[in-house]
Amino acid sequence: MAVLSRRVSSEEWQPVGVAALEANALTVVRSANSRSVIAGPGAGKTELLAQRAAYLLQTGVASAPRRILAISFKRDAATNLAARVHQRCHRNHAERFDSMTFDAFAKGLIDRFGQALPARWRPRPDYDIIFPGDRDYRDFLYQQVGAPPASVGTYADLQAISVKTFERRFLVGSPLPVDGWPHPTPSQWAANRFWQISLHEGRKSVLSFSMIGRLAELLLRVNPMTRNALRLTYSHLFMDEFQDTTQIQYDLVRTIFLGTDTVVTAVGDNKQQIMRWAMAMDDPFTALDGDFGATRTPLYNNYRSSPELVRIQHVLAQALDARAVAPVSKTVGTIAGDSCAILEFSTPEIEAERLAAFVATEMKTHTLGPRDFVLLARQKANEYAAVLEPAFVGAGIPLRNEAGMAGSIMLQDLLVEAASELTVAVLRLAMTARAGRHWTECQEALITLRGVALDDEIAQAKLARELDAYVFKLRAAHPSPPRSKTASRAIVDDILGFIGRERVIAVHPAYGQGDWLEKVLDSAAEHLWASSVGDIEWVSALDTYEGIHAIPLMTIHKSKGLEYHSVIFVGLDDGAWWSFSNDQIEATAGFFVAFTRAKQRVVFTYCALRGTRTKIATLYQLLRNAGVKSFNVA
DNA sequence: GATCCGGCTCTTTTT
DNA sequence: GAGCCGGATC
Repeated sequence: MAVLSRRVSSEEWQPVGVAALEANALTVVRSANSRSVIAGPGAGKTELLAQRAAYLLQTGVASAPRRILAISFKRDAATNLAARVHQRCHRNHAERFDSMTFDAFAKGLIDRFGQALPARWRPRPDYDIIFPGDRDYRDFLYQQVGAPPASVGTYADLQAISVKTFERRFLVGSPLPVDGWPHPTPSQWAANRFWQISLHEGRKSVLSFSMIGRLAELLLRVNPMTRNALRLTYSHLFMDEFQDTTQIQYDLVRTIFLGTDTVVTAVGDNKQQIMRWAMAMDDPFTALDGDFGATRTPLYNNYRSSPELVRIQHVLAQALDARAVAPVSKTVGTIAGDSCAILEFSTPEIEAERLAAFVATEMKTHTLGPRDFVLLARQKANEYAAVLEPAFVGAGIPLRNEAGMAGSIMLQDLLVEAASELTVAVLRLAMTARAGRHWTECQEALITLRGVALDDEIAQAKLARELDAYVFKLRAAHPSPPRSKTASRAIVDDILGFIGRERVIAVHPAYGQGDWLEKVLDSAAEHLWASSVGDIEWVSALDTYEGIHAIPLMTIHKSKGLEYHSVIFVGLDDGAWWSFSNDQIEATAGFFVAFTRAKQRVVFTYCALRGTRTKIATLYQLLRNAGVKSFNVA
């Protein structure tokens, strides 16, 4: 891949590392104006942002010292986008690309400038982060809040506040008033009490990320100097998964960048909006178009799914948006029979057995691995796992419940934790015969962690010798995987000790917060031990740890942004979709997300023992309209 | 201690 | 809308 360090002219510039982009995508990549890009699944939204970054950096449209700020919702999306830009751009260009999550961005502002907040809103420099649930707000409203002054209202007024809406409507519902609420309603009085207790009354301040977002917005509203510095720093702003933007995030962006020359590019898909119940805005795209004068630019290609699946997807899409335009599939179908089917089973046990046999056969006929398939559930993945796992294991396919717990952390989250990745990398290097790839990975990680300069060859050679000596010692000390939790924990601690605990904390600030590092290490040890059961070799234990030979099982929400050759959705019934009638649009969007993870095939299963299917009749009707057939299997 | 009931939880990201 | 938990009641 051509990685240019020199500047190219705008006319000369070509997309990097892809065959072609559709016309609208190229328009957005080269656009001098703000754009809101609405594009369906598989349209290459992240790729579009990566190409636009390459264009802006390589042509000097975003010229030093100005930078590009890319804000994502999830950590993996932020990491993924940064990796793609680094792949396509010379180091000198890529270093002017800042990719981070909304929360990391807001927290960074509070950590650097938070002491400039007015006293009423100023957290202690050293604060704790909390993840409050309904229970915390309930405890606050029913016990902690105290009695309001007579001028505000009565205790009964406070009791009337709904726990469900207290946070979203009153605590963080609107931008914070610099001088507090002059004539508070009972709800505002309670919100103010919560803020003051959180900021000032404990030994440390305790803040949630939604509170940090609101404080960051206030900070920039009252500090023009800081705000201007950000405006000057960033010539371009990218926002990924924009359909999930919350009002808090949008207000922060608006306070910083509204009315400036910063060019905004937002990408997302209204039809995949499945986070509305978690405070996502109703229609952030229309707000962006109005406030920032962004030009709405749709994409029409689908690079993920077969023509047949794209045809069915469009039937679902029209139920979510009557004006949806049919996308064009750019891939080839490889399935001989039906690309989509509904399979009906008499019992969950038979269902599990048949599905396992089906996957085993498909792996052979299409030469696929277990990771080309996914088992999706609407909710309670654990309950489905309990029935499915024995059947799949019986068919020789390990099943991995991504939502299962390793200690106190969900498996899926543990595996992307830096401390877990480092541990595995070192163990792979120590315990694998041909470990070239792992050696490079460890060496590069150590260079970053120890802060060794990239051109300091002497220091690098010394580090390499240290690494070799360490893994030699580690291999000798642990010829086989751990047989107890204690042994497992000792290995994890030993590796962290070699890497340097304080260096890991310095590079990954999250580990300095509370007991998060301890939790990650405990979970890693727990999972390593669980992966070592039976008389197995290190390589198998590490493969199990990473789940590389297992079929994943997860909820729809977890599957967002991922793709698989075949999707098997288990349990298309009223029980799993109990919330269907509360919010049909959101539920149908969830159904759409599940369906659109597939490249070639989608299988839905139904079992009468789990529930009826009258409430979600419209979902079945949509599939029937698209020509999807049901089969009574057993 | 058994039973009944009301209320909560389901789907979740983030250092 | 089912299943679970805690508190109240017998």
